[in-house]
Amino acid sequence: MSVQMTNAEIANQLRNLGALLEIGGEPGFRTAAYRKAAEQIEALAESLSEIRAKGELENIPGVGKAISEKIGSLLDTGHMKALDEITEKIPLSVIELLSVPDVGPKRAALLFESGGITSLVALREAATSGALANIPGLTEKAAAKLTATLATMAEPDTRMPLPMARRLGLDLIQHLRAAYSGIEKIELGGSVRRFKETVGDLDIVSSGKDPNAMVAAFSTLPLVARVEMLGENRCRVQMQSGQSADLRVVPGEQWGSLLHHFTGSRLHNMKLRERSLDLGWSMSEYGFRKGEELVSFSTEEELFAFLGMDFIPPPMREEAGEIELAAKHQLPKVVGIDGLRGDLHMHSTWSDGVNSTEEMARAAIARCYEYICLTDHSRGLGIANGLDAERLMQQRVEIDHVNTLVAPFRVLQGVEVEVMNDGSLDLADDVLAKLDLVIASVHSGTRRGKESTTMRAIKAVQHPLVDILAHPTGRILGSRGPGDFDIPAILEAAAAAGTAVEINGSRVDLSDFNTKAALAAGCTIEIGSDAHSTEGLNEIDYAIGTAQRAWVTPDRVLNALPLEKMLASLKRNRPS
DNA sequence: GCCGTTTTCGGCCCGACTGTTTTCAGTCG
Repeated sequence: MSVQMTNAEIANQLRNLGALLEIGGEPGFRTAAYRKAAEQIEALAESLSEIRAKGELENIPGVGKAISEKIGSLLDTGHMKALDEITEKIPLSVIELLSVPDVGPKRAALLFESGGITSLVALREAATSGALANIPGLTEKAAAKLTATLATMAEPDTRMPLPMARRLGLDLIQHLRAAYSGIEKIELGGSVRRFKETVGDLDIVSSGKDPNAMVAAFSTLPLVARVEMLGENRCRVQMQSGQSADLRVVPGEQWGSLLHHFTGSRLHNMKLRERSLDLGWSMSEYGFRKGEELVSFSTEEELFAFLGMDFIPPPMREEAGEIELAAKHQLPKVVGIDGLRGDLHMHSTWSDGVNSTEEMARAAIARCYEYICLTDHSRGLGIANGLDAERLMQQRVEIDHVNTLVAPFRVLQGVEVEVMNDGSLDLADDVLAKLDLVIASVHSGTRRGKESTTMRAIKAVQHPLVDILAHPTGRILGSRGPGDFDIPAILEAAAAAGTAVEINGSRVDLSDFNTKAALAAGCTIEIGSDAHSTEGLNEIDYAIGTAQRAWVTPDRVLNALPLEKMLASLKRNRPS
């Protein structure tokens, strides 16, 4: 028996089947069903083989009898008959043509059937040799445009990591503000606003009195390399950096409708529009239409209220059951930034941070926190000017002093202690016992085999003086892949020991997927910025976004508790 | 191919841009 296919691989096969059928001329509704099912499968937190073992494949939205049988066949044999059959007529590589802008199923079919083009490489060759112009059904102008598109096309399927996309988008907004003064509201929409880990292109939503003027200013920004599309109130450009960005502008009274529309997800929007139709209204980015009547809203809150639903936070808009629950007013109230009482993971000038204890405290007060915990590095992490027992005592004196200045706000003393190669900690127990809270981190040697790396993390979470396991996977989204950790085993050990696991804002370490797994395992969640400066406290946004994607409620979050209750809940303070 | 507190059959989201199609198909977000 071959190695069992992953959810992503199965989703990919279903997507391929849908695409090939569509190129082959199959009606859209049938082929869209495969794509829908694929998108749902990609978002699952459980493997298809486990779901199948429970006989629950058809409970997945978009999966019915036919697709569940195909999934079964893929799990058992690695193949499905329908795909094998269609690829005899249309090679799999023809799907590559769909990655070219302005090439959809119809044009891909034309290129393949009339031009004999079977791949992206073949298409590029045909463009270079001039063979495109000879394809019957493709006009001279269309061939020329296609050739130009191929020359400037970014690599297919290059999605940006979220932090990079968000920085790029905010930068673009800043440039637009400098170039055009008539902006009323402006925000990043799309998958950035939903805090999806990777982002395809940037969506900017805006309101202003003169959409035309704003679009014109946008299309001529120096950051823009090429205008892909230009309309009355919209514009799509390719930036110098290679990524694409869309701008949409509406009058302020339609802001809520547009923001919702451009936040997505696509499937969420489709489902919500179906629900709207049931209520007799056709829903679009401009509002709700019934005959001549158009009802618009300036906020998303009003939009959801009009449909008789709870407000759905953007990260939850993935068509994963949130619409049905919101309609029944049973949507879980997920943790938000206003639900956090404090931030428990940050660094100061005592180790590798750039701001002092008092500066961090004042910045946290400005954010309406009630407490913070300084968790500077222990000495074992050589690069970071880590603390030993002696310097921790000095730091305690300073923290006590700062607390007299900022009361009733409280600065706690913690440490981010290094987990050594044998799983022991970098500081002695009597030192750790004097602190308010201890975070353990496996920083180095995380690629030396799953067994030893996992053993170190498990020993750490089982240590009676470790309260939180920081960044459990070792990943830094966009720059470093995860270490060799057996995450399910670590989560189980953390839950059993009563040690919280962290969603780390700076690293975006724990994915929405792993956060769901942590909840299912019974773990307490800590949401931390891992700030190394006062500005770094903002990185908490990424952790909150991830928590909301995983539907984390405040009752599962350590630092959603007021100070005394938070401290009392730490396992070091619990009667054993 | 999926789906149903109006449907187990007959629907399936909406609007805009592009091109050469004088009324719409294809593509996209």
